[in-house]
Amino acid sequence: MVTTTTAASVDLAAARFFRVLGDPTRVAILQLLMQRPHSVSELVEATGARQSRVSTHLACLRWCEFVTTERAGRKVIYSITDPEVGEVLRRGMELAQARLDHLVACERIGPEWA
Amino acid sequence: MVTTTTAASVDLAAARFFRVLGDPTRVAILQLLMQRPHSVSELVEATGARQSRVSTHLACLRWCEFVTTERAGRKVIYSITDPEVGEVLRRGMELAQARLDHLVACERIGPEWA
DNA sequence: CCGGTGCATCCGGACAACCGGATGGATAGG
DNA sequence: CCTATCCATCCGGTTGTCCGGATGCACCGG
Repeated sequence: MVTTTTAASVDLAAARFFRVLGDPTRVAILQLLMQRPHSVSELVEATGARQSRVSTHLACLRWCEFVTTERAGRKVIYSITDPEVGEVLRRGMELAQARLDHLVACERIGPEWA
Repeated sequence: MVTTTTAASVDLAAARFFRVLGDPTRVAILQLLMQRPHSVSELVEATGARQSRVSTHLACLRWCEFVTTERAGRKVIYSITDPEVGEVLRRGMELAQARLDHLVACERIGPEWA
């Protein structure tokens, strides 16, 4: 069957999908955008991250089409593209909160867990 | 408010949560376990990954309590701990599939996108 | 008791992702 | 125009994560 190649591709795509959500700064950004559209400077202000960092993360989210942009004068306004993605994020955050202690304690994904 | 500290922690926990899901091998493993419990050797067989790799990934999933183990003779049987996690995985895979081309093309999360 | 199977962990080594700081382009205001 | 603001991207360096191969322990069958 033709789906043989696809099976691995789907795993790969899924992994990339979740990896995009696997950064605290991007989580914070997406959370803010779920409330309402924000300009870059607002996101910098709200997250406390450097401007270059925020822009890079936004480029990542833009590329993956998690967010869309719109120019407004000197500012660029970012919005969530698909509410579905936000929904998965929300569900994940709930589950993460339940396991908060474990996950935060899990410093590394490689060796060196207790 | 007291939630100030927590806000960042939640982002961190969520990021770790999703990062665990952000590896193709772990996605494949979890998918198999969502169907039914598997022994390590079965997972090695099914995924095509090396045994040491599979065991390491399982250690990660075990630590984060995504899976639980049960000894059966010389074998160790792994099962999904919480169906909720599997549900998030499933939803994510659907969304990833829709964006498959984009996500697979996105070789890197850092710079160097087209 | 001994050999064999099944699994977990250790050991470098390689690369991807993250970061801060600096540079450069676009836009509006004086 | 000229300047200041806002944003995107580049650069060098650091760390985290993944990997294959090898070692060691637990358990079962003979």
